[in-house]
Formats: sequence, structure tokens, C-alpha cells
Amino acid sequence: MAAPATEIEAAQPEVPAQGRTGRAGGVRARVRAELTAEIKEAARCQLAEVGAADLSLRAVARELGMVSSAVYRYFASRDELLTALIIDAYNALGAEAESADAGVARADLEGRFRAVGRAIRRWGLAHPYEYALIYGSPVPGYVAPDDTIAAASRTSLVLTGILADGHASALGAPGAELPEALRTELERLGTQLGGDVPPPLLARGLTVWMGMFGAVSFELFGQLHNVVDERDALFEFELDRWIGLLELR
Amino acid sequence: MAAPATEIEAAQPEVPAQGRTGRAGGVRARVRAELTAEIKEAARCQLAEVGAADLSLRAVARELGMVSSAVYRYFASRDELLTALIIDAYNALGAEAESADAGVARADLEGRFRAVGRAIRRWGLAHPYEYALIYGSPVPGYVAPDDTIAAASRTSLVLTGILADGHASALGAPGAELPEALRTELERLGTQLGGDVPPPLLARGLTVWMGMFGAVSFELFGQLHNVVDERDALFEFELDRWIGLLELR
DNA sequence: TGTACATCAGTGAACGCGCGTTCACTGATGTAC
DNA sequence: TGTACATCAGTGAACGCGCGTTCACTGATGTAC
Repeated sequence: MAAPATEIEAAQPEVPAQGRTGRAGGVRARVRAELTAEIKEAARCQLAEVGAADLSLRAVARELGMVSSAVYRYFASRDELLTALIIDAYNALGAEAESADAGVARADLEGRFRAVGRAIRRWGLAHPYEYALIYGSPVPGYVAPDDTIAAASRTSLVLTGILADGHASALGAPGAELPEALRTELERLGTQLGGDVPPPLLARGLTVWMGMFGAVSFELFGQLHNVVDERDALFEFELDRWIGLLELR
Repeated sequence: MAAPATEIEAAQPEVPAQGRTGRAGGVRARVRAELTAEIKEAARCQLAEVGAADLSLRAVARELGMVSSAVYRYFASRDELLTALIIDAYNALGAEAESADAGVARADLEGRFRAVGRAIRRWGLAHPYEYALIYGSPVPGYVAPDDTIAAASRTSLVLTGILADGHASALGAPGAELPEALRTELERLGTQLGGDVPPPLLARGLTVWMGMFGAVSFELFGQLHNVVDERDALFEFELDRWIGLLELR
């Protein structure tokens, strides 16, 4: 992260080179944005073939018919390309969750939860390597910068939104048997998330949350291989349990 | 896996070279077993430093003061070393779960479940990289041979054992709203696991199972970073929910 | 509208590195008689 | 108990490979006047 200013700018391709080339819609800026997207797309292909740990700048360049050093015009290092992919993945999943949630009537809490859960699983099945990138074991030697946090929380905000709406409509306020320290922490977390979710409900939300990602990870990472084939049905079954646990019914 | 017979034997160091050197307790055989263990131990260290994808035979050899080619006397390839580590990890976790279960009175189903859950989490926290090896995202390009299956199922057998005992003592037989295909499959799975666990209970068991590994994975893979610090308490809270879901109380 | 200059994108060669695996070899350790 | 032979463990050099990153460079594209 001790790169010169131009490189840092190159690493944030969403806002490309405006200060330097004048108008944001300049030809160069547009071409640059397109090529940046192409590089990320090629990198995603790579990801699906060899995994994040073996993602190679040279292979990406090769696939695009460029020379490997040219990629450095767009990303200052391999890690920055990885970071961009991670942020994209979080955002893609977050967008799926948000639109699934938005597609159901606000008052239908159970329907909203179900839709969001299905959307998350569907996205994971459709993009297993991007899912592994964000919810799998961490890439050794890579440390995610803070840029990823905002993108990462989008998906969780959708769930806490449902819980907050549930709490507002007097649904789902289960008994409160939380140890003091945890209760305090969840209170802080609740307000930090912006919604009005009491600690006991938030704790249940976390339990369900981890259960859901655990289920998707188990399926994607091959843990259900030779164990369960009826995975759609199993997930639906689990959705029912989680809804019960959250008392969304 | 098309290695000659001697190499295959070298890859199963638990039963080292008996047929060739005569008595199983021969000096050579014992030294060989010890060095095999040392190699695996060094590899586990490596694992903790760079992760499974970058596990390097040369680095392992270096750490042991051997020349890299010498390792090939013990493991026919990098993948075989990885496989040995995976099997060891499954067995270590399985042994923890088994002994935790064995430490509680048979009739105390809730206590047994709690002990097993805690043991699994504790082992994961103590051996994060070995945990990632078996429950994290798959190592790209590596395909686990069937040898791993037996070791992998040890841990799950502990849970299904608890469920079977629960079913036998008439505890925990929740309502049966399973789609036909899933029900059939779980029936087969239940008998295959040897225990007497009816499909609806087994489905709940799977839900809990994935929730538990999801919780441990979330914690180990950094997903709780900046979210929850009171992780012991959170896990205890979750244990209560799972026990409730399984109706072990 | 035209020209001089700055900025940029992409090239090609090179750097040093570590990797998995093979191979012919040298001693040491076991086995058979 | 001693000797001849087979088996084994470990050595050291070499193979071909792909990697991330740097650097001086050449044209092309924009900008300022």
C-alpha cells in the first residue's frame, strides 16, 4: 500500500482518472473503465479454474492478449486485483439479497426471509468461486483492506432489516436469557446496524445467519457429497426451521 | 494414483513397509514411521504459515534439514502428503468429538451434545489451518481420494449416535413434514449411518450440523471480526438453540 | 484550426525466485545362507 | 558368527516451469495556447 499516487488511483477503477483527463466521460476514461472490467472478468474466469490462491496476473493478461506488465496500468498489484474481485463479489451478493427482499411485500416477513435465503444460495451455486473468495477460508498472506467492509455488510443489513421490521410490528421478541457482556455487545451492534433489533432477537439472527452460510458452504464445498442429493428440499426444510427460530411466522 | 506398489505403500505410513522388511517392529520400520510423522508435523507448521494451496514439499524438506527429493521416499507426491494431512485432521477432530461424547453419562443427551459441540469448536480454534483444510474451501486442483471418507464421517457419527439414543428413549421425534424424495433419501442415509434415526430428526440433525460448522467457520475465517467479540457466549447461546431444535431437552 | 507538449497505454526484455519431480549416485542397514 | 547380496535412505544436480514485478521504450491520445 506504499504505491505512488497514480497507482493508487489506478487501483480504484470505478472512479477512473477523472482528475487527470478532465471530463469524466472522456474517451480514455471510458476505454479504461471497460478494460478494467474486462480484466476483472478474465480474473473471475481464472478464479473458477484455479482458485484464489493461484490467481495469476500473468494468466489474466494472457487471456486478454496483453503483456503481463500492461495489467499494472490498471491494478498496482495482484493483491489489489484480488481486493477488487472481493468487493465485486460482496456487492453482487448484496445486490441479489436486496432485490430479493424488495420483491416481497414489506409486511410478509416470512416471505422476505425466504426470498433472501434462496437468493443467497442461488448466487452461491451460480458463482461458487466468488462465494469461496468471500466466505471460504481466507487466502493466506492476503489481508483485506477496510474498503471491503461496506460491501461486506450489505447482505447482513438485509437480514437485520427484516428483523427490525419484525420487531416494530411486535413479532418475534423472544425471551431474553443473554449473559450481560454479550447483551451489551449486541446492543451496540444493533444500533450500529441502524435498525431497532433487541439483543435476544439479534442473537437469534446471528445463529440463523451462520446456519444459512454454513448450509450453503457445506453444499458448495462438497461436504454434502455422498450424503444428501435432495439439496433444494433440504434447504427449504432449513428455511422453515430458521423462520421458526426467528418467530417470523 | 497410478503409482507403483512401493509408492502406494509409502503413502500409507501407518503400516510401513512390513512386507518388505520382515518384522513390523524392525528398526528401519520404526525410524521410517517416526520420520513420516516428523514430515507431517513439519507440513502442519507450513500449513499454518502459508495455507494449504501453497504447501510446498521443498519447504517441508528444508525445515527438516533434508534435501527435497528425500521426501519422496515417504510420500509419492505433494498431493499424497496433503491427503495424509487431511486424514489426520479428520481423525483428530473425530477423536476429540468421540472422547467428549464419552465423557458424559449416556442418558444425558443434552450434555453429550453440548460437550461435542464445544469440543469441535475448541479443536477448530486450536487448529485453524487444519480445520480450514477439511471444512474450508477446497484446494483447487486437489481431489480427495476415497480414503478420506471413513475418517471424515467419524465426527458425524458421534452426532447421529446422540440422535439415535434420543430416538430410542422416545425423546425428540418432531413432526414429519418432509417431501417424499428427501424423506426417502434420509431413510437410506439413516440406516447407512447404522443408527436408528427417523428422517425428520435426521433432517433437523443436518440443519444443526451445518449450523454448528457454519458458526465455527464464521469465527475462524474472520467473519465475526468487528462484529462479535463475545464468542464463547454466542456459541453457548447457539448450543441452546440447537438443543431446542433437536428437542434434546 | 493548428501546433507543442504532457500524459497515457501497451510492449518486450529482464530480474530473481521457488516450485514439483526425476535421476544416477553413495553409503548404510538389513537378510539369507 | 561371517560373508555376499538385496534393499533402503538420503544426496546433489538438473529439468522445465510459471510467477510478480520493474524498467526503459514507443506510439497514440488528449490538453493548452
